[in-house]
Amino acid sequence: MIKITDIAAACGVSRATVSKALNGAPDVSAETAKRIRETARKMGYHPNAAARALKVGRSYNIGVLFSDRTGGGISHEYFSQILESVKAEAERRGYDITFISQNLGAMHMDYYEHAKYRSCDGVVIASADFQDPAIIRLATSEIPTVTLDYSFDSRTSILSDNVRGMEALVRFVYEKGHRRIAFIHGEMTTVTQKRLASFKKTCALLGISVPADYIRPAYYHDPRSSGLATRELLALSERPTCIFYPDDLSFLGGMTELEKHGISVPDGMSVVGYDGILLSQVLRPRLTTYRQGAEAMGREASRSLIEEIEHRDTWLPQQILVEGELLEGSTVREID
Amino acid sequence: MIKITDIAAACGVSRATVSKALNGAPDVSAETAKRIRETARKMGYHPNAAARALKVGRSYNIGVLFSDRTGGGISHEYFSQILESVKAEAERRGYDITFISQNLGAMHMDYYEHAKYRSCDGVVIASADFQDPAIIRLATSEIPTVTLDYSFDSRTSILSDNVRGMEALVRFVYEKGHRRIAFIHGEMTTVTQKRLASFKKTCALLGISVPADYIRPAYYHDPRSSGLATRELLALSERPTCIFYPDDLSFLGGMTELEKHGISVPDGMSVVGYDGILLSQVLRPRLTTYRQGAEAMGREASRSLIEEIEHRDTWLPQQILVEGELLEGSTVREID
DNA sequence: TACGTTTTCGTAATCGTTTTCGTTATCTGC
DNA sequence: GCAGATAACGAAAACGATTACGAAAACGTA
Repeated sequence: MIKITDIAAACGVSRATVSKALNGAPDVSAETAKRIRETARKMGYHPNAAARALKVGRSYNIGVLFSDRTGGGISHEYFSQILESVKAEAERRGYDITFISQNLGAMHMDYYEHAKYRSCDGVVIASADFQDPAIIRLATSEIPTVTLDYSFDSRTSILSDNVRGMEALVRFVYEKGHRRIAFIHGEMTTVTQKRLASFKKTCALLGISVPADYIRPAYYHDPRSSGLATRELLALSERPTCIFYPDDLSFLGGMTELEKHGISVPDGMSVVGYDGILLSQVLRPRLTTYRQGAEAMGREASRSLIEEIEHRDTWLPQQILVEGELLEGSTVREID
Repeated sequence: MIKITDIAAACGVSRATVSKALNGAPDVSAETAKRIRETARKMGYHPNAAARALKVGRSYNIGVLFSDRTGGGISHEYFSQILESVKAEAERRGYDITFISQNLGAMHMDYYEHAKYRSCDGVVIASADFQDPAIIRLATSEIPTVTLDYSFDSRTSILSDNVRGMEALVRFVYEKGHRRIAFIHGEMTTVTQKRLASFKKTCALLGISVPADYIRPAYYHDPRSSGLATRELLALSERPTCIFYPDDLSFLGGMTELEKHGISVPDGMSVVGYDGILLSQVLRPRLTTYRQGAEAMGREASRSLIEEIEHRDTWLPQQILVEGELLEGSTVREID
C-alpha cells in the first residue's frame, strides 16, 4: 500500500503539503495541488483509514445497530432491505458500515463503547429495544445517531408512516363493506401504539364501533401467537368479518387456524397484513397489506446521518416520514 | 474513553508494561500483570481499534463481500441468513464485520484495496462473480479469505453439498414413481455444474434417461426466465411429469405459467425447488425442496477464517462441505 | 530600498498502541 | 563475594496521517 510519504517523495514536497493538497487546504498553490492530486491518483494512493481515524477521530465508517436480543434481526426481509439500502447509500457517499453490537467476544462493551472503539462517525439504530439503557446511552451521546421507527428527543428519526398506512387499510376494508373489524397487534411499542391509535381513530371517523374484545394482543413475526388470537376471535359470539394481523408473517399463523376451522380466505374471513414482504405477494390468495418503504427508509437514514456528520454545526434534528403503499391483494371480500 | 496512559498512571507503571500485561507478554511479573488487568477492567478500558490497527495491522475486523453487481445481495433470504450467522460467530470471537465493496464514494478502489484500506484481518467472500479480476486479485492476495459456494486454489471454502442435495431430490421423486424429469438450471456457475452433474449422474444410476430438451437454461431468482423455460417444456411432445427449478423463487414463475395452462400442482405437474427459504414452506401446496444449511455455512466461514487469521503459520486450506436437508412438501405426486 | 503583507511550504508534535532494546535489580553457582 | 544469567521494567521509536506554527519567498507600497 502506498502512503503519503511515497507521493511526497515522488512530488518533491513534504508530507504536510501532500496532506494539505489532498484535503483541499487553502495554503497550497493551485499548481502543486493539482500535481500532487494527479500523482496520488496515478500511484493509486488511498489514505490509511486507521491512521486517519487515530489522528482526527473521523473514520468514514458508520455503525449499524440491529438489536442482538430480538431474534428478528437482519434476516427479516424488512430489515435486510433497510440494511441493503443503508449500505448502498453510505457507500455512494464514501462511508463504510460496521455492525455495532454488545459484548464483542470476551470484552464487555456496551453499544456506545463499541461505537467509540471503532470510532464510528455515526450510528443508524435500525432495530432495538428503545428502553434498553445501553441504547439510550448511545442515543443521548455525542455520537450522531438516527433511529428507525422510533424518535428520541433532539435526534433525527426515520419513521414509517404507520398512521397513514393503517388508515389506508381501514378505509380499504370499509369500502369493501366491512363493519366488524378485529385487530391483532404486536408488542406495545410506539409503532404499535400509532397503528392502534390510527386504527381506532379511522374506525371512529367512519362510524365503525370496535368492541373491546376485537382488539387482541400477540407478538410480531410470531405465527403461533397470532394463531391463538385468531382462535379467540373465532370463539366470539359475534365474529368479525375481517381481521387485521400485526404483520404478513403473523397472518400465516392465522391462516392455519382458520383452515382448522374450515374457514377459507377471503370467503369465510377477510384478512389484511402489514409490511408487504415478498411472501405476502406470492401467497394465494395474494395478501392485502401495506408495504413499508424500507428502501427509502434506509436511504434516508444514511443520507440524513451523513449530512449531520458533515455539517454538525448547522444540523437540526428532524423526523422524516416515509410513506408506503397499499398492496391490494385478494384477501378482502366484498360485502354487500 | 480511557487509554493505556491512564491505567499506566493508575498503576504506577509505564505504558509499555501495561500493553505487555494486557497482551500477555512474558516479561512482566504475574502480580503486576494481574493488578494491571484488574484496574483496566475496573476503569473500563478498551484498546483503541484504530491505534492498534495502525501499529500492528491487526484490526479484529473481518470484511464480508457481497457482490454489488448482482442484485440478489443481502436481502435474499439465503444470503441474509449467511450474513447473520457470519456476524454472530465473528462477534462471539471478538471480531467486527465490515462490508467490502468497490468504488467507495469518489475513490476508485477495488476489493483488495478496500480490504487493505480498512486493514481487514480477513474477508468472507459470500457472493460474487468469481471470474471478476478484482475478486481474483483479492482471493489470491496475502489476505486470508474464505469463499462460499466456490473454491479457489489453496484457499478455504465452504460448500453447500449440492451433489448430495440434488441426489436426494432425484431419489425422492424417483421413489414417487417419476421417470420423466426435467431440469431448469441457473447461470452456469460451478454450483450449477455440480447440481446438473449430480442430477444427470443420479438419473443414470437409477436408469432414467433424460432427453436433451428436458434440460433448460434460465436464471437464478428470476421467475420470468423460469416461466419461459416452463412454457417450452410444456410445448414438448412428451411432457415431463416433474420439473426441477433452479431455486424456490424461480418456481413461482413456473407456477404462474402452469396456472395459465390450467395445470395444477401437483396433480398436473410435480415440481421441486432448491434453497428451502421460508416462502417455500408457506406456499400451498408446500414446496418440496432442499434446504441449504445457510446458518452452518456462515458459522463455518467465520470460524475457519478466524482460525486461519490466528494461526497463519500452521494453517492449511480446507474445503468444508455443509449438508442441508430435504424438505418434503406436497408438490410431488405419487405415480403408479 | 525598506518594510509590511501575503502566499506557499516545511518542521515537528500528535493521535494510542506495540515492540525493540537497554537498564536495573535479583538470583545462581562456585 | 563475584561473574554471569535471568527477570522485570522503562525509554523511545515506530505505524500513517493531520495541523499548529514558523520560515522563506514573493509581492506591494511608500
